Amino acid sequence: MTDENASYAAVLRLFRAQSFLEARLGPPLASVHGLGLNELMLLMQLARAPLHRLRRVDLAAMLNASQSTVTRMALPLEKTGFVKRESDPRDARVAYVVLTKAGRAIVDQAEDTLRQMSTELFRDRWTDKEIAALGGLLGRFTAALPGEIP
Amino acid sequence: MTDENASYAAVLRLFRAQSFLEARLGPPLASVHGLGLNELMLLMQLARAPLHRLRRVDLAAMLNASQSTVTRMALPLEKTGFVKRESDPRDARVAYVVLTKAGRAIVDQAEDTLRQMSTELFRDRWTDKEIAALGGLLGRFTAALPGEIP
DNA sequence: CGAATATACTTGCATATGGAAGTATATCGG
DNA sequence: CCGATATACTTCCATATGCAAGTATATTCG
Repeated sequence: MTDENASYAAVLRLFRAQSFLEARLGPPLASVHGLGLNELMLLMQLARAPLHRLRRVDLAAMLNASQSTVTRMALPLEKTGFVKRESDPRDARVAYVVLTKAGRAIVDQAEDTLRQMSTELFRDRWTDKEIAALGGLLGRFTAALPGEIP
Repeated sequence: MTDENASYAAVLRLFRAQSFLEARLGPPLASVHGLGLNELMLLMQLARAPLHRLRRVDLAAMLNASQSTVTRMALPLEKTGFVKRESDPRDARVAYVVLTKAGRAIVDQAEDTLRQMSTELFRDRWTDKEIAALGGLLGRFTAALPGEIP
């Protein structure tokens, strides 16, 4: 197998692994916490942001989503009270998305669930070394991206 | 970092890497070949299937998608002539999706493009060993799934 | 200062997708 | 053989998403 094919194979497998994980983890997470995976990712970005708040445009970059997607994802989260809107006194164009107390609580709970499910996924077929190696290699992709989760 | 957190970190990074790759590779692929990534994945499954054909239900399992999604993805592909519909003489419920000559051609071209873009992604920041390691580890996920791409 | 440009966000439109219900066919158990 | 159940597919409805256009505000440059 040439280098080119190795890169290609890695990309294809990443796509497959992702669609599997989404199908495997998404529905249980939603049924337990009422949160989609993408909604959780949004809330997690807020949870680790300074002041628990981010501009929509920055959130979009962190989530690899469009601005309109962020605008509309924020609506139901506001309804349920997990985030609230805040304006910037120095720039009237900006509408921050701010994590509320309730939002912080649901993130913690949902992250616990996702952590458990992740552990379960690897249990019995992976060594600690392999898991760490996979995380490390994937980190080489994500390290350069905005919104890295430490 | 505990084992649990290592699994979780790997899963989170996989999500992030995937959304990045989709944003990075999808649009160029679509503009060059007029094919979305998911459409290409569907055609690739057909390209490697016996007789270049698959039942919709099997295609859905391979793509981690619902049956209705496959039904509707096939429609524009039929319009453009990349696939055609075929029935099973022994089971009238089945409607095969069959790759056409034109479909085979577009898969080859689009795969070439994706291969090049994948290579470009890793160039200059990854060693051959790292790429192979990443592909190998991801393969531990995907190996057990239906529709593994060899 | 003021016009041109850039930025942040929202909205309209088109596409993509899942789940549930509906239809047709096949298989199973008595 | 026949009713009950299972399977394959499609369609309906609701949600999710991107892009382009629209609105409001900021910044830049002459």
